[in-house]
Amino acid sequence: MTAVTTLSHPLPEPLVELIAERFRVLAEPMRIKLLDRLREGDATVGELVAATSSSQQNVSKHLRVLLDAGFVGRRQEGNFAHYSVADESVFRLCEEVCGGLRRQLAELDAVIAEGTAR
Amino acid sequence: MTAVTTLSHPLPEPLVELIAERFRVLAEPMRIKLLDRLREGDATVGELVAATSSSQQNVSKHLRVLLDAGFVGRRQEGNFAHYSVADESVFRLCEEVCGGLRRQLAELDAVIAEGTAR
DNA sequence: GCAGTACACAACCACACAGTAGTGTAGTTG
DNA sequence: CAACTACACTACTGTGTGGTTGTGTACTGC
Repeated sequence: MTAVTTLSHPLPEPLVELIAERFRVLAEPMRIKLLDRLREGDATVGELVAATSSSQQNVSKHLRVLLDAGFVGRRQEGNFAHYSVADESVFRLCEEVCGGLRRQLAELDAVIAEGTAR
Repeated sequence: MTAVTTLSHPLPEPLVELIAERFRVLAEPMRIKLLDRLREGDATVGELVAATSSSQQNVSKHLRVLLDAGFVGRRQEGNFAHYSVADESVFRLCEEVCGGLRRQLAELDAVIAEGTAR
């Protein structure tokens, strides 16, 4: 498998929608937090509520979105629902984003340095 | 440079916001289309309007969002504003997303195959 | 100067969605 | 069965924003 599959040009409309939809799922701090916690390992809804300091209803709702998007998996065990990361690529996405943020910060830093050095 | 920088746990709140904000910029089909077109090379607003079949005002607005996020750069030349991709990582992000989509499709395919084979 | 072109900004509307409150539903315990 | 726990679903509200319309601004050519 090629590490980077070249995408067609122009991207067909439905694919564009799918891509945007997927980004939209990740465009929410609460959901990033949930994924961040799940990085440590599986967790029940209660544990995720504790980790995010949010309401149970809210956590449950966002978990549903992540589940529908296929980013997480769900396993029922008695009264408890255990959630886990189902698509490790989300972490690569976050790292790539953070890389972009770092690059921007570096550029800003360079500009400031140039501005103050003279 | 390490290919993958391990992120801290848990992610600090401001970083979570920044990550989500960055995903939010990409969570819009129109902006994906604009970036897709810019992949071919620089383009004026007029060219981008033609490529997206949208209004000039709308394209201009979305370009502003992409510019503020640092995904694209702007160069004025007479009456024309030339936009270009400033952060190539967006394409890796899109490819990663597409990879996730493909994986999901494959899983669905497997389920369907199993369901119809018996 | 005047007209025309290329782009950006502001105001508006309509829709989507995050968060909350309340309720429903399994499963467990006594 | 009754009470409790853990979680999901529904309805509602406020906020944010995508798209459109209208206008402003800067540059070009006559």
